[in-house]
Amino acid sequence: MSASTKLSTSVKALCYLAKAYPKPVSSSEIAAAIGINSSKLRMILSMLAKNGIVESNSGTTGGFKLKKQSSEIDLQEIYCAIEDRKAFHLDVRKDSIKKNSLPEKLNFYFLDLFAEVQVDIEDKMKKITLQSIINKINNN
Amino acid sequence: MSASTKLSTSVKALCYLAKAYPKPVSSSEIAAAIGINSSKLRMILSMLAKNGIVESNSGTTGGFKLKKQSSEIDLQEIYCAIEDRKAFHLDVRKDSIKKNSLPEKLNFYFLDLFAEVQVDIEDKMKKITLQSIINKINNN
DNA sequence: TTTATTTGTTACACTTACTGCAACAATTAA
DNA sequence: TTAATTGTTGCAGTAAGTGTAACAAATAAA
Repeated sequence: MSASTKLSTSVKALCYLAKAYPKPVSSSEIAAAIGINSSKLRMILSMLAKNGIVESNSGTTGGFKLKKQSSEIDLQEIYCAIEDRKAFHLDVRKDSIKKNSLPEKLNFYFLDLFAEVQVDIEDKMKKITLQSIINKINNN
Repeated sequence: MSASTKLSTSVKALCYLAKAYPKPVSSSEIAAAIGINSSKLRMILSMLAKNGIVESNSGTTGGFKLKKQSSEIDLQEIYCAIEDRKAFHLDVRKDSIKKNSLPEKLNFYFLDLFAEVQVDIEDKMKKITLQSIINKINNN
């Protein structure tokens, strides 16, 4: 599952939880609603739980619910919760090049450039809250 | 080979060609210099040739050379030449969702958002010329 | 205590994609 | 005719992704 797919899946689940709040919802109910396997969804939700975005409880009356207000949850923190690698990670070839060679210098150049792009994207995502997405969707 | 690796490989090769200009250079010479298999490099260079960035010639005195001034070549056109998919393509899950459902609306939302991000990145890359990279590298 | 439900995690078979390299026809100049 | 080079295809080996099942641990209800 690609990072971008995981991100959109997460937002789908979180929107569902926002609507159901404060009632807890099971992974299988959400999974059926958004069209994904419940095991896979639980993997994502457990990461969101570890990062304090949702709350999870086992047992008969258990399930998931939002732990923060939807206006306090932004895309960047969702992304960081579900992905170890830096946002929209880009890589360069590291091996088979000599020290201080032009190829090596270019590797550093691109690492810097990609890091910059990454920061731009993260800044953009920080400005987008779950609530703003819900509002936008409802007005269409 | 990831898109970002292809991009940095391309720039390494183009820098090498800029330095050698106007002498044509064989793929195996470039490949040895930047640490990549010559077959693979030829695949990349042939795409750059199809897009008018380099010139290629078969035969004994053949090889590759730049077809445009390095100040006239920008990262975005290099990227487009080597990659069919849109720059830094991001995808969303399309199947198993109902028409006009919230998940479907969110898919459209993310397609738009990712397209926006893509435009931002492309704009940034358009401003970076091969010559500006060479200048930067030489001053380090 | 027992039962039912749910999370969190692991495992696994299956498929797909990637990788590095070799090979070779086509082209071209010597 | 020969040698060098591009452009492209193929291929074996490896890695990564996918979808699903399974099950222990936790928890509440019966």
